[in-house]
Amino acid sequence: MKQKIKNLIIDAITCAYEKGDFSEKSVPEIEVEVPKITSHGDFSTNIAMVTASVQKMPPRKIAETILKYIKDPDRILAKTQIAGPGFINFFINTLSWHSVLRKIHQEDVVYGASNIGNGKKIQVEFVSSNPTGPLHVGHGRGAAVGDSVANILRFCGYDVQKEYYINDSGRQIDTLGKSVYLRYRELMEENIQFPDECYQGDYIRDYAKEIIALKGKALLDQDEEQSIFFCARFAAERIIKDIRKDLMDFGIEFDNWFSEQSLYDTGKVNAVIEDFKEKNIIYEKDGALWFKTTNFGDEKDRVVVRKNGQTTYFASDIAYHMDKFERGFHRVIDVWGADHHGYIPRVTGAIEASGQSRDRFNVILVQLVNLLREQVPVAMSTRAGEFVTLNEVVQEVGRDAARFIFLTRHHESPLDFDLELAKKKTNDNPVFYVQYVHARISSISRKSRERGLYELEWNETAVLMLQEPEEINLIKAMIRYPEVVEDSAKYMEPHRITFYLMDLASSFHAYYNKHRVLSDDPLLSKGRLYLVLAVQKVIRNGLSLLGVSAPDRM
RNA sequence: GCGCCCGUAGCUCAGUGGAUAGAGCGUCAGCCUCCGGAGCUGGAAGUCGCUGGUUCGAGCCCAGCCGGGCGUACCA
Repeated sequence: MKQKIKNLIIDAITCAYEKGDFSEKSVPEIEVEVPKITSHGDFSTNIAMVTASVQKMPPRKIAETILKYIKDPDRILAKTQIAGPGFINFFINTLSWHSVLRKIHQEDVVYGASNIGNGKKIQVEFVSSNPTGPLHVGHGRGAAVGDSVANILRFCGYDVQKEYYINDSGRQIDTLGKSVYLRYRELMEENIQFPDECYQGDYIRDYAKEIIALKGKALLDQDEEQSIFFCARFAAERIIKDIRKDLMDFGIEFDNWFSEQSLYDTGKVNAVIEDFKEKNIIYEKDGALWFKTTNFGDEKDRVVVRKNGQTTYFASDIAYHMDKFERGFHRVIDVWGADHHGYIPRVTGAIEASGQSRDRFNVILVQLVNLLREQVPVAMSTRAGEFVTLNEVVQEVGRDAARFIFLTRHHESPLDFDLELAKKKTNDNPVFYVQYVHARISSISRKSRERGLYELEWNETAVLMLQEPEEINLIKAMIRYPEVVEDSAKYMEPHRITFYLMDLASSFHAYYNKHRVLSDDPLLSKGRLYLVLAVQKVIRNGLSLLGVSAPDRM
């Protein structure tokens, strides 16, 4: 619809130029928007004001000229007007609105989809939590955001891969092994001083117990280093298995699990370092190897190989991101916790250094989650090993509520997550508010079958009965949906869909409360049923992009 | 110190250059003979942190300041 308006304007300007009424032919990007105030029309454009300086004419005069030349072959316009400093307002024929209902029913599960991605390969990497402990609520938010962004991009025509990067190498894995090993010895009734730098959580003891069940005392009889290595591998594998299960319970499945260790095994980390040395962007200082990230906008250079010969996490990260591009991804998106934001310039630098354009790489930063219960913060301290896991939250409030609430804020804005609120079944809880629309329409649908009114065929006379303001309002809301999806893909902001759904739900509840769908008038009933079933489809489509179910009964 | 993010109604937040700044919660006043009341309608509530600038037009862009969070490792 918006595009149709744009075309009318472009044609009018071209025509005015040809007739000599405009001195300038070029047309800037035309912006057509839906005014906030209904009396300003269904659509409006600021084109007259924007081109005033170019055309050397007053805005209102330009607006008049455009209107003079506007043609409307499909008769979609009911009225036009010039308002304020030079806005052109368009009022659309109600008839033109109704055709979208047919479109929604025809397109069904793909209504709102587009092909702006044009089949380009794009990767979304998210969660990528270290395999040193279970996922906590913060990871849950990153998971919800990453998964939803990936879904949205896929819906917009990208060829999307969801990837999890496993940091199964380096110091933290050693620490994990040491932690489990020490708990193991402790359980063997040795007096152990458990160090602060080791992982404190109870789950470490659980793994130690499992090892005892499996191996008995065997680990005490062998070389300590060997035992720690065994504990590390055992625990890491168990943790990854648990993480995978927690994510499954959260409704998230990855296309690929990528091992950091594999980058060392295939020699890719060393290869990158050698390559950068040749390019003269890695140098030696104080016994360490430094990558000149300052060449690429970072505030200081970064170490890739430490004095003791060990590579840093950054070194494998360079190799990892190069590998992503080698795998043919046109764009690469990382979802990180906001506390890692200082890391962006160096990774961007690495990407540029390896010959890729920096705008093919995007980072979505996800802010922290404050877990509350009845408005009171739930105490959490990772250091003491006290944290609420994602799984506990999902068990308590359910997958749908958790996922939806994670997406009720802009991802860069901190989020208060109230466990009690998430369980409430009132309109305080946005999840139920939206899902309730779907269930309610399912109920109407069932009722309509009982009464023999159910029909999904396009029936123009029935649909044209829809003239109530609340009905037009619903139709207009649904017309907006494809654009909302496109914008949330463009800006990688799933919360736009969440807000849209809450808005659509509100319009529906208002309509439902005021007008009966199924009445004594069969034709009107059919028209209204056709309308609400369209609403149901849009709600269901939107929820599925968020990874939330659309129940028929609640 | 420097860098990034945030500052919008009592609270939690939408709003990435348009006209009279919105929603939920809370508050006040109402709505069930009826398709699911897990719902709806209406009112009150604002110096968009402050000060300048850019332009036809700024909550949005730019500069400076104030307040909060995070980062600033040869940790991840």
